[in-house]
Amino acid sequence: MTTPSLPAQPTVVLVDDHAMFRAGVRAEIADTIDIVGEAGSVAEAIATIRRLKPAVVLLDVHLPDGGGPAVLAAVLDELPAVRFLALSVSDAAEDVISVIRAGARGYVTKTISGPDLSAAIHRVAEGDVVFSPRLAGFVLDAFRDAGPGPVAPVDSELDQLTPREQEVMRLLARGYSYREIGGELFISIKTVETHASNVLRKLQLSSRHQLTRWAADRRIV
Amino acid sequence: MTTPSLPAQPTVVLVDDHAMFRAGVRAEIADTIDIVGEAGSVAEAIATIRRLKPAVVLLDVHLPDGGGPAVLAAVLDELPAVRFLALSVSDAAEDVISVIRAGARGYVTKTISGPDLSAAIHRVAEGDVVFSPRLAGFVLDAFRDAGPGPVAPVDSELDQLTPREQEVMRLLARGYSYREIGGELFISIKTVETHASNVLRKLQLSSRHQLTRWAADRRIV
DNA sequence: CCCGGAATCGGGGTCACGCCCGATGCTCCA
DNA sequence: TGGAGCATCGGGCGTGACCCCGATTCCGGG
Repeated sequence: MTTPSLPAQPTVVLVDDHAMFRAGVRAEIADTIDIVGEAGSVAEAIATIRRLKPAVVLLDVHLPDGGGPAVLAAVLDELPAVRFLALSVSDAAEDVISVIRAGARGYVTKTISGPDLSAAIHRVAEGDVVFSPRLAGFVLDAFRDAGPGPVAPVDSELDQLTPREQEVMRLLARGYSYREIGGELFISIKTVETHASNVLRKLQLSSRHQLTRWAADRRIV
Repeated sequence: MTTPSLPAQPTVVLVDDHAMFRAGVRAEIADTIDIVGEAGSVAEAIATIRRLKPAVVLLDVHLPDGGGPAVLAAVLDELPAVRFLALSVSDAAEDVISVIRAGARGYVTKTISGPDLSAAIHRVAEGDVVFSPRLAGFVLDAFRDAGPGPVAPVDSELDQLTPREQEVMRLLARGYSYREIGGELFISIKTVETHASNVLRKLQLSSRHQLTRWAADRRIV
């Protein structure tokens, strides 16, 4: 489906909110990559990609107004031929997973050298999936956990809780006292106690602090 | 005390762990700034600054092995003529405060434009203090809280705690109960209570959860 | 129509938490 | 020889957290 077949210089749009970083990337890879456009925000990126239809988008994960995933969500279905390579300072598992799930074809950190980045862009343009060695483990783990995956995102644990219990759970995890939660939800302390007790029992936890960690691990807070 | 008096191009050493970002900065400001050296790590930065004695050091706040403050701590007393301008992606108050307390003469975010950065470097070289407008509030607040402040640099907050109190603090922040801490440190619950009470009072906190957040913000846990 | 789940409260209790006193022994230093 | 700082304990007290019991109301379904 890719229009040409020559391994020539792929066209690239560069998305990063720091103009100075874009200048650095341009200086490093311009000799082997054809940078046809740049963008510094989510809206600008979407418009630029639609207009230029590049072979590859170099996409910063952390952007105002939704970050890289927001760009991907807006453009991916519309332009399936465009490949996205995430480029981020972060090597945190959640950043990697979020942008890969959103549809990126690769993820490299900004510590990468110019030649390596050029090579990665060429590979993504040709259909390969590219990851920094350090990140391979994250990706494998994530997809192993997600299983061969039906569509089920499964919050089987969260679904055990009634709506009201989930509400109380979130406030508990943030460290609110029973009194504060009662004030927030316009119910009495005793009701909060009941919900809290149910939450802890259903989640097989025994203290508020364990709940905090539980919620943090699942990014509920 | 500054050696020359000409407002010529100040000599600058550029410290950032991303070579690509350094390349971008260089491309943007090389016409009005004399970049005499670069470094990508704390150790390299210290050596380079000692060797080149630049007028200004452009210093990334987030570096492996201690970050910008570690560089400042090592070089500031030794080379008081060198001015440091912090350059960071972060506009978090704690980052600003930590590096300013460590001795930086200014703080700008990486969203700054090339010409603005050039101007900021010139101003710092001439002895001015430079802050991005958004950060002025943080700095003013911090120095208002800290009072007219003597020379006191350092982690004034952590240093208020005795060694034993710091030990207890870390366990408290992790959610250990007083009984568990006592078991861990081979002391009685009452002693743990004393230390815990001292910790909370010295840090001006009132609950274990606030301490958890306090420690998390400072990456102590 | 009655049964069960959900949500709302209450009384009672145990224990941890945080704070207020006090006391002892130790080391370091003027 | 003091005194200051640190670490170690104790009693007591008020409050919150968490659990056990029970109770009521509402609503939807067999």
